[in-house]
Amino acid sequence: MRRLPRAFYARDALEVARDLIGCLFLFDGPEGRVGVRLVEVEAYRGSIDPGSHGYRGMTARTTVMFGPPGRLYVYFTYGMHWCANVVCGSTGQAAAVLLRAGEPVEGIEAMRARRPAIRDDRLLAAGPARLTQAMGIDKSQNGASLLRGGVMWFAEDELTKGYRRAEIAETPRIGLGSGKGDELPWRFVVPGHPYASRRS
DNA sequence: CAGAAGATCTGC
DNA sequence: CAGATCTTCTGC
Repeated sequence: MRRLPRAFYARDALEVARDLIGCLFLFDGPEGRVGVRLVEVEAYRGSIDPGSHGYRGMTARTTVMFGPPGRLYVYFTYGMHWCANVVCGSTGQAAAVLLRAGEPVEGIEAMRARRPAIRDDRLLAAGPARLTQAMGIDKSQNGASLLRGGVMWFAEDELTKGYRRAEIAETPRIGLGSGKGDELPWRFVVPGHPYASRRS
């Protein structure tokens, strides 16, 4: 298992998003290590993307997105949910990849404990806010470094290649209003994967 | 300063 | 299918 280096993130969000499919997202948190294998992500491309939080320039909320690649951007939405992104591209671009779904592979018991109402493991991290809930991610992880020395990181292992060689579907992004780039095929998902947020 | 929308999830 | 729930941004 190899931690992804800074250069991995310092590329266009579309490339980073595609290559994150099949990678592990790990967090050495207060209750031990938790981790998922990513099966669904979306690219957000800053000033050229009306769906991006960074489209109209930097605000207090989006400071991290405009910073250097290789950090986590966490935001709050709908009055109760946290969503996590990987900052990519170059400093000042506000490019990011939203983590939409993964298959739990480390610390599954801890994830079940955080989501006691969920009976089916397939739903533990099948959605951007479900994923953060399962992994215990909130505001306090905003800006966390994913690079060497940090407690959160992405990694590739012997299975990752297989996901990259297999078909990866490209579909419109979920939950965007019209005129926000809702027709752009910037969502990447393993087709029909049982741990994705919905059928593809 | 008020109003509206929001990269969603759950339970009925 | 509607309700929860509150931050963030925009427009006046």
